[in-house]
Amino acid sequence: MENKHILKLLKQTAKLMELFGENDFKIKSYNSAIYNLEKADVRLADLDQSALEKLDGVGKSIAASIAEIIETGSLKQLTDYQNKTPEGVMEMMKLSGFGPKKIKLIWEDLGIDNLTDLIEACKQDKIAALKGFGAKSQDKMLESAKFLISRRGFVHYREAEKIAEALIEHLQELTDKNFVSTTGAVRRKMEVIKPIELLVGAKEKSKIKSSLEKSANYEVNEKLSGPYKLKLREKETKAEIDIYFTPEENFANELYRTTANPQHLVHQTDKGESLYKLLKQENFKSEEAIFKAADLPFIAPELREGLWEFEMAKEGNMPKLIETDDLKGILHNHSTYSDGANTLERMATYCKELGYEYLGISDHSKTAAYANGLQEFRVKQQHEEIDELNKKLAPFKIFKGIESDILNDGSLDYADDVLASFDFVVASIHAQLNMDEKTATERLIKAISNPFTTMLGHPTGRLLLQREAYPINHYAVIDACAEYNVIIEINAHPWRLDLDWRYVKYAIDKGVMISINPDAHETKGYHDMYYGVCVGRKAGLTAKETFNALSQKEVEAHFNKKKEAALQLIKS
DNA sequence: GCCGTTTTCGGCCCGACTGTTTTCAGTCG
Repeated sequence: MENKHILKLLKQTAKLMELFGENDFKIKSYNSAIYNLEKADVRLADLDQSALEKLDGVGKSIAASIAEIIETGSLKQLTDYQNKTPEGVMEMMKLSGFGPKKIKLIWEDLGIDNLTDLIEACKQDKIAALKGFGAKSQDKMLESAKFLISRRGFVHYREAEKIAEALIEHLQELTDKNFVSTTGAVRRKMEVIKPIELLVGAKEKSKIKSSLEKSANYEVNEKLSGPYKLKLREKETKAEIDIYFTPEENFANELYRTTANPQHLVHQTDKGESLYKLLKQENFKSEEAIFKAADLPFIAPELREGLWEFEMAKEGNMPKLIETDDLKGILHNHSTYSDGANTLERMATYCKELGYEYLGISDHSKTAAYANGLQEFRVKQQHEEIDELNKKLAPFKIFKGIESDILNDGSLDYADDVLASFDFVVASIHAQLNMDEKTATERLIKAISNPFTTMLGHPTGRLLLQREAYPINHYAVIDACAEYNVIIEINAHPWRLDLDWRYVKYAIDKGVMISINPDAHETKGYHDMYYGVCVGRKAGLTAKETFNALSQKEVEAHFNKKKEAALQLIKS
């Protein structure tokens, strides 16, 4: 069992303890144990009770809880809390800007236990009247509640892909393997998904239906299901799933039709008819045959949005889309120096084991106190360790980086001589996220214009399905990156995927390099780069435009050139 | 609940921000 799962249950427990008004210090000790365990470079499942008790912040009671989770996969204390909490209240706990204490008050004083009633209460000014609330809180709560309702049933791509893969495996046991596929948004690798769509040959329809009805993992929605469609819900994540059935001779046509964004299908072929109409004329054997009939090159599923794929096809140079194998190094990563879970050495050796040529370590900078950001003397210590490791691991190389906080006024949080000691600087915003578009854009552009800024980190700060992006003028920000020779990252964490792929295309057109960065806080995080590759492909990204597809030598040359220019500039 | 000691009891991770207060609690990264 992974640490992540254990910590997830402990976090839920701590949150619910707060909702039920447990002793504040008891809650604090849970949170401090979680805080320490997130940074602990150990595999909890390998430890017994007495070894667990020796960990920082873990005593007898929490050690016993961890042991229980390892043994049974669950925690009775947590289950008891969950049984006492209405589903609607659990949903209310996700309101951004409101923690368990505020939710507790609303639940207890007003008896509100779901988002719909909460919205009604906001409209009737009942929330603003509560102690500790006011008009502003009420407005924020209303907005946040509406946001949550609009995201119901959505899951992140990572979850959608996992659920789809498991379901496909199940279906392939019941019917002809060749007639089972993902389709729709999940096949187009969208960043968030609702519903997860699958296309299946109709031959074993009834067998599939009864098998799914018996399954413990899914609920079949009888009302919304019909002869050509099964509507399900995955129980654990509440993800919505649509399974379409189609006669096998029509499979390729249906796969093509249901995969594409409707905008794609209205495209007129050279014969002056839409792709949609073409599909009605003939049952094709494969998608390749459909493209051939339309006199088009093969267009990868993730590009079928009706945005720019036909323009690419017309120019006769369909891009060879980026693949994970094209990436030669991993930039923007954290270690135990700040808030990462693994040591610098482990991060480096694992990166090397995976076959990469280089690693860029960019721990948090000093302003990020919550993340144990690096004071100047610790920067120096880290650089000494990197020099040692580089001797040991050569020809593999660790680049000295930093994720420098962009302060409110757009400046970075180290003096020039410290900034100059890094090979590269990722500039990111972590605090004061509630800016208007003008302020946020100016703040970013000021940071981009800093001669030491190598790369812009997660440009909008969004957390998909959880926190809206702060508004920015993407075009102005990207133009600034082009002007100041700054790389933009696609932060590949499945909750971020920021820069959004819709703007990656603009960045490419402007000649801005894109770096696919995992923002890894543990070795396992490296594998998230796959999700960055998925969204990069949607924008038509190729290896040529991807910074970390460059070799170690090329990356080094870029870093050096940028730094020399910066030093020249501050001298003059 | 955990920790550390001047060892069985008292204090508890950091700093900023927000919106509510009228000095501070709650939330967040």
